[in-house]
Amino acid sequence: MNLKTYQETKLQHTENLKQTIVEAAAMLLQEQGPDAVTIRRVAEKMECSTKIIYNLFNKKDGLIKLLYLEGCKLLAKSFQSVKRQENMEDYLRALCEAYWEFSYNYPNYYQLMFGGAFSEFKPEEESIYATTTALQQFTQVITEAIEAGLIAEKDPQEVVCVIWASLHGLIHLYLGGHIESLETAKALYNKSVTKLIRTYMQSSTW
Amino acid sequence: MNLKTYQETKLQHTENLKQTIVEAAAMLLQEQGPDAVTIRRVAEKMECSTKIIYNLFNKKDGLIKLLYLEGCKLLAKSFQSVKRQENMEDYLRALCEAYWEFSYNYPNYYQLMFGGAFSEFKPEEESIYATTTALQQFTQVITEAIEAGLIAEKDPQEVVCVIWASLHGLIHLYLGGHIESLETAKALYNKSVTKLIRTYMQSSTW
DNA sequence: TACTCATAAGAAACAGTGTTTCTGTGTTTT
DNA sequence: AAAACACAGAAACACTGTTTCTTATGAGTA
Repeated sequence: MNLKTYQETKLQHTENLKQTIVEAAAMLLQEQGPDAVTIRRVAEKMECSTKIIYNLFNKKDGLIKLLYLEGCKLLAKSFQSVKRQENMEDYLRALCEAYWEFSYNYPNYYQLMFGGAFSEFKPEEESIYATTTALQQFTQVITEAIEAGLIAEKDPQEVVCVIWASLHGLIHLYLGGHIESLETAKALYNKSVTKLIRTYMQSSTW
Repeated sequence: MNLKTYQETKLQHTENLKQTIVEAAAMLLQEQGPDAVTIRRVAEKMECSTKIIYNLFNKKDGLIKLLYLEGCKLLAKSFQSVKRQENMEDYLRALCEAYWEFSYNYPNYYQLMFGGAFSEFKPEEESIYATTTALQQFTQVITEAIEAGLIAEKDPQEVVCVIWASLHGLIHLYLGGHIESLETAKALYNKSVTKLIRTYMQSSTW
């Protein structure tokens, strides 16, 4: 068993502290929305001064970034709870459904990640990478479908992006109050999913 | 010629004043982005106290709403500059192009209207109506295409909404920094437009 | 004409934000 | 033990949206 040096213990300690602070911020985000995520309220929850947070995260967007990464994990989990299916069409549809579910279960995370709730935060390399990783299964099934000749496209990333944007567009218009009701939004979402699958997959069923 | 009463003159005067303030706010929005649109800076530009703005607009979102309506006019203008074409497919594609152009020429208006730049503002009935009006030509061509049997759908509004959301999704992901470059975004946008048209219009060309 | 009186605007204040500075304390190092 | 350093808390700064208080201007009335 390798003993930890002081510096290591300290580093681990600050990592623990960082994690705890992120959790406090995450609670505020989930329970009260993006506007409630202020440095002072997080500090209050942690019963410490704001200085600590600035020492650990530099600026507020440093904290927001960790929340973003946390959101990516949750999104990945949503996708992972989708059972892999033999029929690629059904699988893709299930993944689209999972994406909707994520936005429904974590609307505040969604606003933070893709809704632009924090104008001071722009995803940089690591966040982009985390997003891509979260969308892994999407990319996977599209790639397989292309390889199987089910989708007549060359670049999987391109297909993923177009589909993702379509889904995001509806969710975001809904969250922004541009679509009257949840029911309408969901109906349009389903319709859109069907259309997307029909467009990309020249499957036997159509 | 009907003389105006005192109250009427006064009303007109305050309407003028409101308009001027909105113009000042619009300048700040266009030149420095949503974050620069603060009551104090608008007041500074108008060389008056903040009180006047609160007297005229009640809350900040009252001012934002007028900027939203202003944005709808600009969007409508973008669409109106598209020449009506005989070929509905080409016309629809041109309208999609005009929507992109709007987001390109007025990114700050776009963020205000559809990007959720002001979390305090949610579009209410009048703003929704203005949006629908701005998208008029979209609805028009879709309706005509349905009537002409070119699109096998029943509800034009539904089709418009799905297309709009797809376009919005890409623009918004780009503005939010989730798509690496303008070129990539535009390429995906064009691709998406083609796909949408192919999906909805069972035209002879495909 | 002179005197209320109401309206509206300016200055200042309040409560909140992100962020920094200052200061004291405690710890590490020599 | 003494000197150096790191770090956290309080308070301050520069902003934000919004309200209050006070004052002046101008309309209506005696």
